[in-house]
Amino acid sequence: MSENSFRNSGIAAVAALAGVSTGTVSKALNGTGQLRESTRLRVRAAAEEVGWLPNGAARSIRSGRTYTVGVITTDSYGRFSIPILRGVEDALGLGEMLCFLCDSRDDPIREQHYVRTLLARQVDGIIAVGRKVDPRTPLGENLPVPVIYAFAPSTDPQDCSVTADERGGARRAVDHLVKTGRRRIAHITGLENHASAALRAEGFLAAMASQGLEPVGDVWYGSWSEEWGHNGVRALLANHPDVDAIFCGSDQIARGAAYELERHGRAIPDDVALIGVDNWSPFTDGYRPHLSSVDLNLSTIGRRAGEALLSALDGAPRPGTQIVDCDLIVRESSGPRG
Amino acid sequence: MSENSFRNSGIAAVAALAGVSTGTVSKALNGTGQLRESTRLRVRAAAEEVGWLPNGAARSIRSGRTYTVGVITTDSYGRFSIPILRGVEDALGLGEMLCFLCDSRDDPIREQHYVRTLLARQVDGIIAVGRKVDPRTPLGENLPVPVIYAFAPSTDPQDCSVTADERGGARRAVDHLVKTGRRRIAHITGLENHASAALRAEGFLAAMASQGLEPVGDVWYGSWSEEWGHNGVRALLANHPDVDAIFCGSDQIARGAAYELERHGRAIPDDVALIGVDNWSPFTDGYRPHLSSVDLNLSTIGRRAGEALLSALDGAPRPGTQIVDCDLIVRESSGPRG
DNA sequence: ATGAAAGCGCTAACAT
DNA sequence: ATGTTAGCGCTTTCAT
Repeated sequence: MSENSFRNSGIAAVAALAGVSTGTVSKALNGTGQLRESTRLRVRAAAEEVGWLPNGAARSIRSGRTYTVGVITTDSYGRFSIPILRGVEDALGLGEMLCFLCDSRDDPIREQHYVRTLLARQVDGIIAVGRKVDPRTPLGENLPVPVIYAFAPSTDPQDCSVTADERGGARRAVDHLVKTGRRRIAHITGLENHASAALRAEGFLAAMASQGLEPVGDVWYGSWSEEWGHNGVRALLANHPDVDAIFCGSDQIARGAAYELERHGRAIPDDVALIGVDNWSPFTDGYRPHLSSVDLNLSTIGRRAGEALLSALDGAPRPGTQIVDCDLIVRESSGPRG
Repeated sequence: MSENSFRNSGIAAVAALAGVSTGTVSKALNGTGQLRESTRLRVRAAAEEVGWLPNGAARSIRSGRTYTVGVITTDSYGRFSIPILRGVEDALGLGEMLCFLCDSRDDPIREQHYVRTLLARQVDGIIAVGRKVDPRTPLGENLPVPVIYAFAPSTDPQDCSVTADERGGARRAVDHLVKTGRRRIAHITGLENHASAALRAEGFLAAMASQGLEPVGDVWYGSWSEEWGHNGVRALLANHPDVDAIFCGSDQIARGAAYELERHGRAIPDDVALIGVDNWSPFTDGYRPHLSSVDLNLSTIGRRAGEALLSALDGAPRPGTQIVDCDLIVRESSGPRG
């Protein structure tokens, strides 16, 4: 099978076999210049036969472009960067461009190291992927290639960032709960010093106010764990037994909350409705009831970041922070009750 | 800050500024040849000043090496490939080599496309990462660069594969349960047609036999979900109320099992001990009791794969399938009782 | 100790 | 329609 035996010979070998010059081979293989169709075919056949593959390095050295983007993540390739990466890859067009993946492990030294390494590899651009929405310091100043910040925006408003609409997600959750007849709504969420928690709480409080409703208790800050879902619900029920809906800061919290509500004999969604955030299926669909959840649309964030990069490479940078809408995925836990 | 203004000028600019030839610059910058120390320093200073960075493409074109490896994953960068990638990156030495990450999405067409693309980019080698231990067909024949299969081994025993010791993991779990005094042990696991489930069941049965114990019920196959943990335990207790330990095929199953045992008034670990697989913290540490779990050591698998690749590049390929040991992480759910 | 020049694989401008 | 050649940025002989 010549199909799979890549000998990687170089354009000269092809030229020799086809009985033409290297220039002709180049034209034939790239569809440039004017060649007799027969020549083109003969050259193509020869290339196939010697198992020729283009040499990316040689091409890059001339064009100055590598069709490669560097992705630096602070997330140890975690739960957030994965869907984002998928989106980036989609935008970059199925293998036309490739991604160098670098895990900075949240270490500024490693990060700088990767920036230099990537620039030395002549990447066409860099995408910095965060694991939270807290703004981050820029990768550097006057970098010779465009940089896009995904999820965690840059602190410099002139940079191009793409991030999630945390406030809007909270609003959607509240509006849905209210529309389905809930009025006594609480918000149990994660660490107070995370921008995600703060923004969601802000959105929650604003949405409640605009609905003319009082939140049930203050915002219940805790941690991002299933365990806090249990403890939060325990505290909540002790003080506000009349609660009829809880907007949770994550699906893990919501899952814990669901189990704890069950222990207290509260039916979901009839007695208490539940909505989480992340739309992370191991937790939303892990058990009954399946959990309603705010999807941050991370893949879309990645795709937009990829598109922004392509646009910048095209000479049309898009400075400023772009905000991607959230979606509310409604499942059993916030169902019916009109 | 010249530190951060990368102008990327090329060796000629450095030469001009330092008042030497390009050859000398090359030697100075690479520490080769014989140069007066003063010259070396002068050149280095000049390079710094013009913000010079090496041009990887130009280097590759000469050396034939790119210090780049292609990683093709079938996992949509999922839960398994992430820790593996981390290990690969560790082995490849903190940014000396970089990884192209390609998501084949389990589509053979996409996979072949990526193979060609990677070869065209002159990668030094390829690592194929799977999301399960089921053997997979090789990437291709006679590829011009070494290929290592991680997690999912190649069906060709001549290829170099690194995979997990699923059987051994099950054995460790059983041995630990027996050593701490449990005798009535059941195995609730995932899909019967997954190699992981089959191998773990095999290991479980073998370990039980060698301990002179009868498994409680047949192996309880189901799905890889928390929900199956609930249903499996329900079925198990209905038929075998005397069970005193359960080895679960995943942490999600174990978490579901834990909740269901609680509903039935069985204390963990006193009445029933529990061990999962994956050591996936959102589930093992999400709530009480923290779950004991078999860690497949995916990072180690990645690291070994990276090392095997380096070894192959060094002219010392390691054909055959290498099996990486599992570790049992003991937590509350399989604690005490002598 | 340093410089000059060839050449890596390829493309494009310029001959023919 | 095809061939010839210069040159991309760098390393490496080979001269000096």
